[in-house]
Amino acid sequence: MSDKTTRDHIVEAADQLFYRRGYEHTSFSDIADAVQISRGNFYYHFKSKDEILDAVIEARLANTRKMLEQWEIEGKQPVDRIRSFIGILIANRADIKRYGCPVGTLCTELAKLNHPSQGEANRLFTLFRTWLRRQFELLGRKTNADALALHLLARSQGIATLASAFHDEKFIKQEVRHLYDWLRSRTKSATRKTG
Amino acid sequence: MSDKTTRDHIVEAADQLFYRRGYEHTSFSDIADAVQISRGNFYYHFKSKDEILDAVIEARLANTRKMLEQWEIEGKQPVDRIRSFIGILIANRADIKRYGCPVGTLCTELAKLNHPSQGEANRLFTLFRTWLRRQFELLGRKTNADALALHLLARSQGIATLASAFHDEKFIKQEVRHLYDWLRSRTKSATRKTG
DNA sequence: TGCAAGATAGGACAATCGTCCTATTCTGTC
DNA sequence: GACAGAATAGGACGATTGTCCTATCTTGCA
Repeated sequence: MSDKTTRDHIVEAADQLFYRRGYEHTSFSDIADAVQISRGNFYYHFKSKDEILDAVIEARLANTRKMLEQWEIEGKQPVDRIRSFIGILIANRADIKRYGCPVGTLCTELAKLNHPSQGEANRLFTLFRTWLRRQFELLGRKTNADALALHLLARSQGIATLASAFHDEKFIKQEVRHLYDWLRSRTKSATRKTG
Repeated sequence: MSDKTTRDHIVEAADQLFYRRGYEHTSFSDIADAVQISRGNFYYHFKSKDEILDAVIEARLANTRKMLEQWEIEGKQPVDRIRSFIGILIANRADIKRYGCPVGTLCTELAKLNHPSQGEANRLFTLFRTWLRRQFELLGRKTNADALALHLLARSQGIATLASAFHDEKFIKQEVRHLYDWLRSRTKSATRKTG
């Protein structure tokens, strides 16, 4: 609300709208209404709608990196950091119930549109995957760290999808408890199977 | 290819296109091209695009019911039937890798569009949920059969979402093995926790 | 053979989309 | 206070959308 540029406001509004309504279903008029600027004025800041999408993805990547780095500082143990990741489901459960996971739903939509920015959006998944893998490696799970990371990502995605379909927050809490149990079981013992 | 009506052809083509491109991103022209009929002629068979969507959902519901009933006949044991459900991921892995889960992606899209047929689409999820719950009940899991059903549904959704994002079939096979392990662990022993 | 109903084709429609253009307003510097 | 460049407003554009209308063709029954 101070040194934020108009461009920042556009990206912020587009981010929210793309999450809640989807990329294709969000029109320039929608964003213009939200930012309170003229519709024709977009093209001073962006060359196309696709370019706004790229800016939104870039912003999400930056915010996610910042969050993950913060966790590296806060959580002394890798286990605590992974627990922070799982905690996203609880912290954002109200939004997830209504709109699903911002990463998963965007990647899914762009895949169906066969959109050129699919790869960019998937970097959001890769960012989490790489970060989780490193945490599992730090836990001594060298051989299957990547499989564990993917497994945790998949579990989270499934929880978000079903919570949204059934509008069920209790289900999120229930599954998160199981995720904590799962994490504990993969942490205590030295060598066990992946999932 | 014989007694199928034009209406059936429309529903079939729309089903495929809604799956591959999404509902909103599929236009009447797209369906018309696929069915090889005039665009204006749709409204003899359907009053609106939404009505085609409802017909598609109804067709999917019918096909799914038929499939589940078939499994009730084939699989002597409830465990075998649940294994058949998990097996969908393997049987359809090529499509899942490219387009995700037909149920999950449709429900997710309709939620973002705030489409009136959200409830209808979610019945697809409910159909699987109820059927799975019954199988777990038959296994003696009376108290947490529904939680087990939801858990399995969520796991499947997550697998489909990530397999699609990473274009990774190997990941599907890997996770399916874990699902079989999980099912076995929930089957042998009498009382354990849910997930 | 004649005729009503079913089925289809093709185009018109208003609305909306992303895009682009030009005139106007704001802002900072000399 | 004048002036250049950044920023904005508002409308025009061609294309595409879902929808609707009417003329034409096909089919089955008397």
